[in-house]
Amino acid sequence: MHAHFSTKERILSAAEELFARHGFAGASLRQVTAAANVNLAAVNYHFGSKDNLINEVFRRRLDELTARRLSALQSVRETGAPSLESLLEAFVLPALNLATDRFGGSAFMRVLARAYAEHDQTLRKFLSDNYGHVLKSFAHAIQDVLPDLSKEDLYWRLDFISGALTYAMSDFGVVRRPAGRSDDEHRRHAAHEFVRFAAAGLRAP
Amino acid sequence: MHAHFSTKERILSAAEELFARHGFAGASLRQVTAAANVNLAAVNYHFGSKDNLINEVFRRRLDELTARRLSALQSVRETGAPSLESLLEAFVLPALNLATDRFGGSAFMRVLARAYAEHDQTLRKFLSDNYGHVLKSFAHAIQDVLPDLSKEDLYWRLDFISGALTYAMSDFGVVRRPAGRSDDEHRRHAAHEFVRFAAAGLRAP
DNA sequence: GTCTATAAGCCGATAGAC
DNA sequence: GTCTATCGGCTTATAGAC
Repeated sequence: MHAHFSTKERILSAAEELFARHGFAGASLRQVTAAANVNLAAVNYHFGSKDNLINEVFRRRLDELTARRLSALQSVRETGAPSLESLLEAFVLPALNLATDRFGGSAFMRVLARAYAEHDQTLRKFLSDNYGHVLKSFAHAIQDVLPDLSKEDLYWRLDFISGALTYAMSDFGVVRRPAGRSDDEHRRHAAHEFVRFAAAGLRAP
Repeated sequence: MHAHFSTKERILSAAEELFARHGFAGASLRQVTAAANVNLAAVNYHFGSKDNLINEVFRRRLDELTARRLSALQSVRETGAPSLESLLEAFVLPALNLATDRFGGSAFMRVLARAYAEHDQTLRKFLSDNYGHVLKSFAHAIQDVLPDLSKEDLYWRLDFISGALTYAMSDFGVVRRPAGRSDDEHRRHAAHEFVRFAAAGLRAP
C-alpha cells in the first residue's frame, strides 16, 4: 500500500470520477486538476490533450479488465466441459471485482456506460480496436456450449447482455440495497441474479 | 402533413437530434438554433433555459410513449389471460414505433440512453416523478403472469431488461443489418428477438 | 415574437519562467 | 516537472430595439 500517488495517477483518478459524474464534455480540465490537487497545465504536459486523457482513463482499467476476463475464461475452459453459467461468470465477475475494488474503479463502470451512450466514432473505434477481441473469444466459447443457437441469434443476445450488464453495473436502478446487506454483498447478489437471467435468455428457444 | 412547423417545434427537433449526437453538455444552444434555423435568443424566449429545454425534449416524446404503452397494456389485459410475451410486446412495440416514426423520434431513443448514463439527480427525479408509474403498471401485470417469481427477483430482471432495451433501441451494436433487409424490418426483427430473450430471462428458475 | 448586440464567464491549450 | 499568466474562442443568458 503506497501513501504516495504520482501526478499522472491522481489526474487519471480524478478524471475518472468526474467523467463518471458529469460526462466527458461536462467535466472540465479545471475541475479535474482542482480535484487532483494538481496544476492545470499538468494535464497537457502529461497527456497532451483532453481527448487523449479520456483514452488513457479507459486504457488504465480496460487493460486489467480484459486480462482478468481472458484469464478467467482460460481457467473455465481448462475444466473440460464448462457450463454456460461459468462462462458468463468469467465475463461478469472481473467487472464486478473492479467495481468493488477499494482503489477506485466503481466510477469506471459509470464511465463505461457513458461510453456506450456516446456514439462518438473515434471513441468507439478505439474501444473496438483494443478490446473487441475479448467479446469475440467469449462469443466463441458460448457458441461451443450452445451449438444449436444460430450465429445471428447469439450476437443479438450478446448485444442485449452487454447493454444490460453495463447499465446494471453502473447503477442498480430500481433495486434498492436492503438495510442489512453490505454494498459488496449487494453487488455479489446482483452478479448472481444477472448470470441467471442472462443464461436463461441465451437458452431461449 | 403540415408544411410548416412552429419555432418551438423546430427547436425541440433540432435539440433532440443534437443531444442524441453530442450529449446534453456537448451540444450548445448555438448549434441547436443554427440547425433549427432560428435565432439564438429564441431558446430563452420559448424555454427559459437550456435545462428546461432538455426537460421539454423528454416531455414531448414520453407523454405519447407512456400513453401508447398504457393503452397497449390495457388492450392486452382485456384479452383475459395475457401471455408474458404479449405484455413485453406492449412495452417494447410503442418504443419501436416511436423509433421508426418518420417524423423523427429515432434520435429520441439515443437521448433516452444518454439519460440513463447521466446520473444527474434533477433529471432522474423528473423522469421518475412523471413516468415511474408506467414501469409499476407493467411490473404488476408481469407479476400476475409469473406468480412464483419473488418481488425482488422481478425487479432485478426488469432492471436488466430496461438496460438492455435502452441500449438495443439506441444502437443495434454488433448486429449489422443484412443487405437485403430494410431498416424497419431490422427493427421489427430486433423487437422480436428482444421479447424472446427477455421472456426467457424472466422465466429463469 | 424575432432580432442585434453584448455582458460575464468558462473553456482548452500554450508560452515561458523557475 | 511544475508553476503563472494569458490567448483566442466558445458558452449561456439578457437587455432593449423593432
